[in-house]
Amino acid sequence: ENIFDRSRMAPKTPIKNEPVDLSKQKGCTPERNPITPVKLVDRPQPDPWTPTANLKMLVSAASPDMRDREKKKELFRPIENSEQSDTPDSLQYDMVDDSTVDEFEKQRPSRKQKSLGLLCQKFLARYPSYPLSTEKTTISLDEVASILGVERRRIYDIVNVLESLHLVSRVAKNQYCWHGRHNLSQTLKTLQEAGELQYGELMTFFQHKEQDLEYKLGERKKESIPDSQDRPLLDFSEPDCTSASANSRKDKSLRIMSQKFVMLFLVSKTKIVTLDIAAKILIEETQDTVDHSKFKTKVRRLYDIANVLTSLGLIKKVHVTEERGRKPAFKWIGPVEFPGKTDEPRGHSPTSDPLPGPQRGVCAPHQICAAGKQRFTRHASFNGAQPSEGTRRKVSSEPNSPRQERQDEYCSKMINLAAVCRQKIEEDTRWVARNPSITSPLSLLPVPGDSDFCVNPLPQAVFPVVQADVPSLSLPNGISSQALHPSTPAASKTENGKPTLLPNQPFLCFPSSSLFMLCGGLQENNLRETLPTTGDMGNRRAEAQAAVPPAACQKRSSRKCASPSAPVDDEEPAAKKQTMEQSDVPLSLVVPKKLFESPKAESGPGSGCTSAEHLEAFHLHLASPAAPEAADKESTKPLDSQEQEKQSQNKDPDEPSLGKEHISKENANQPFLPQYLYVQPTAGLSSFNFLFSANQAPGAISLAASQLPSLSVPCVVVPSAALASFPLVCSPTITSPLSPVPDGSFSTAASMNFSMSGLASTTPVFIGSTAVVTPKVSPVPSVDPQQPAHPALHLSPVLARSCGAVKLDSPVCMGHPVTLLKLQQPSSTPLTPKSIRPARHEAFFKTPGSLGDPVAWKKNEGNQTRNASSVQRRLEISSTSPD
DNA sequence: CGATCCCGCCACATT
DNA sequence: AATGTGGCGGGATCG
Repeated sequence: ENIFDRSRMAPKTPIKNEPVDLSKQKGCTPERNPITPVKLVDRPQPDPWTPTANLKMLVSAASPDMRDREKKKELFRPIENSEQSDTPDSLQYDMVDDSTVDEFEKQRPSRKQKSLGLLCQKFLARYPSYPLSTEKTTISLDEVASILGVERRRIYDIVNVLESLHLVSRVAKNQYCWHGRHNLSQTLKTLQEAGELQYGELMTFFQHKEQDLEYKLGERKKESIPDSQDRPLLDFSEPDCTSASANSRKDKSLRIMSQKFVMLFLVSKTKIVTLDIAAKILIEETQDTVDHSKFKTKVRRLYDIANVLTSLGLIKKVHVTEERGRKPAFKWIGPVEFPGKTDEPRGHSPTSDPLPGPQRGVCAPHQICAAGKQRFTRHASFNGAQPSEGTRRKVSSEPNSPRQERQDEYCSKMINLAAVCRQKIEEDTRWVARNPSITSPLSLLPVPGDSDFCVNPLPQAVFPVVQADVPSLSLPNGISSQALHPSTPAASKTENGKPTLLPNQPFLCFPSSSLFMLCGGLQENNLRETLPTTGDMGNRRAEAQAAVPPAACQKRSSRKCASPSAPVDDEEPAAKKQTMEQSDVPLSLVVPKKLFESPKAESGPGSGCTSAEHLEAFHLHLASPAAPEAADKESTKPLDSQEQEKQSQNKDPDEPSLGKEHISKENANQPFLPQYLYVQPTAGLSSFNFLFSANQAPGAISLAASQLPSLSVPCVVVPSAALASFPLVCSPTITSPLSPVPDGSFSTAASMNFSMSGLASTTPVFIGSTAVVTPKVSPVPSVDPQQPAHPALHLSPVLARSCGAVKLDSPVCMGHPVTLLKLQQPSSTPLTPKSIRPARHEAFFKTPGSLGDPVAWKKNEGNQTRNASSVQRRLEISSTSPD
């Protein structure tokens, strides 16, 4: 037998493949020669020489029988040709059998033969699916690697995925313990539960989106959410525990990605997950920016994971045909129902707990727990890399970070979803755009990162014009430019309905408006802060959030509350119209009406601004981890009329536990609009332009919003989604500052979401504090036409009023230099320079004259006292710490 | 030409 | 410092 292998192998790939075969050979060679005849017989059976035969060979090799032999022989390893005698023989055989031609084939190992999937099969073949409990099988990476004839690196790829499903666990350096599939169902169940919490809404959203969209979404969310809320929380909490340990560091991707990937399947109704969607959803970080590369990398990893999962028989490759064509996807073919209880079993079963309770000492040693000291992180992160955040509700340990993380994750997810939605929209738009007559919706454009592929084409055409105008925008990187361009064109178009309107700027510009308020769904943010008190709440929140705006998309109705100069007005209408029109479709799909409505009702006061369309907008959960809390709070306030009073006045932070719950619910129902504040230099702030993403500093934002009105500064409210979509945000002002920023998010300008999220997740990004300010454009700051600013429900009525006058459809503010401030996350707070903040805040807030804001202010203060972090965040908003 | 994904450099972690 | 891990993405191969 060995000989066969050898012969095949040798010829094929002298390179590396041999090792395995060779190893056998070595040991056997001498012996084998005699045996040869026998082997000959065998050979024929396997289909000896054809290329496929090779594969078969490999597989067979992997088979149990082979394993044994191999095990014995393993030591030999792959020394090729070690014995010439053998080689010659083998060669001879080969020659004889196949003739030289065959040799070639054989030689060329063909990539498939080396595929990870095949390797994984071989790997799995070595171990029983359901090993006796008594026997513990330990796996030596080195040994396996040599046996299988691959570098260790590859084994890691396999083991990491297997570990994510608890089929194996790491025991020690270079040592893994084989658990088999005994606990697989439990693990899957756990993942499913966790997945519903994390992705349920999203998936639902997606699926529906494509189909029914709105309607279903609404229902779905409702249904799923409620259920999930209670339990999931628990699950999450568990993860947290793990996470805590996991936090340690890198546990990164593969393991987590694998789990998340599986979760997507388990949560998906269709059990089919598209590669690109999975990649987007899994890009936790949000980045966007140029993410094209990031996306590609993510996809590569998914292939790695998919190969292993395929080998496990859990998924299979399929193709999904969509409008644009066929997309690679995978279908879950594993178990769907998990009768067993995760909870109970977990304790016993070592492997079972994907989300091992923090303390489950119970876990079998070999399992995660066993790993214990070694690598908690890995195990811990059942949920995800960041699971830590979730640290159980009750577990206070590291409350902040964990929460944040969670939120971040959540946010990122949302963002991703939003991005995905946008892409679709973009796609739709694109073709529309193709027709010159038709203007593409601004929102769509950008997402360079997301769309990767699609977007590019359009932008160029448009760009030329825009760019010239935009000139100043130096988006940090090509990214910005790219992203912007596409968007800009669209924006310009949208605004005017015709590009011409804003020849210079792609985006709507507000003439001299000093401030723009962009409101997006901030929900998540708020939650977080409050969360600290209750982990549960956090979970719920997360759920709620997730449910809410799976994909934040653009919000059409952007409200401008600004004093925007006349130009604005002109533009606005057109922009609005277009945006509305264009955006509408996509938006409508995504957004559940409920969300919007409720907020409105509450916000009702917000007069014009609030009134309209904001509803439609998706709520991006961009909020950075820190932000989320704040946002939530804010959102809640606006959202819940009931609690609003308390919250609004007191601010959520103060009442985390209770408020949180409410909030979470509220949020779920009411998407927060990410809010962005854009302050023009004129505003009196010394040439500062601020763009605040709601996500980032929800609290701050909220405040700002409320305050703004008081300020009487013209504000533009842009739906978060819109913003996200717009590269504009990065607008010139931003760009400069951004450029420095490492975060890809910015670069991603194309997809605002990402950028936003990225910012949020990371430390607050401060984009050109002073921002360009002098924007030539200043006269006409552009705003994305499309997005209608969400009426910021949050905004005080006054604001609304003030703003009401101005609606910015376009979220993007190209013209002005704007500084973006990223709200730091609570944890991240350190980043922001506090010193600065105060002043700025004061400026912002002070200016305003008034309004009920005072309450908010107070709240803020209170928050500050409570949580420095929260406070900071808020402060940050105003001042943000530059990074 | 896009979809896959092997391969192995290299950074970071652990010993 | 050596060795273990594993992120990452260039670029080759497949379809």
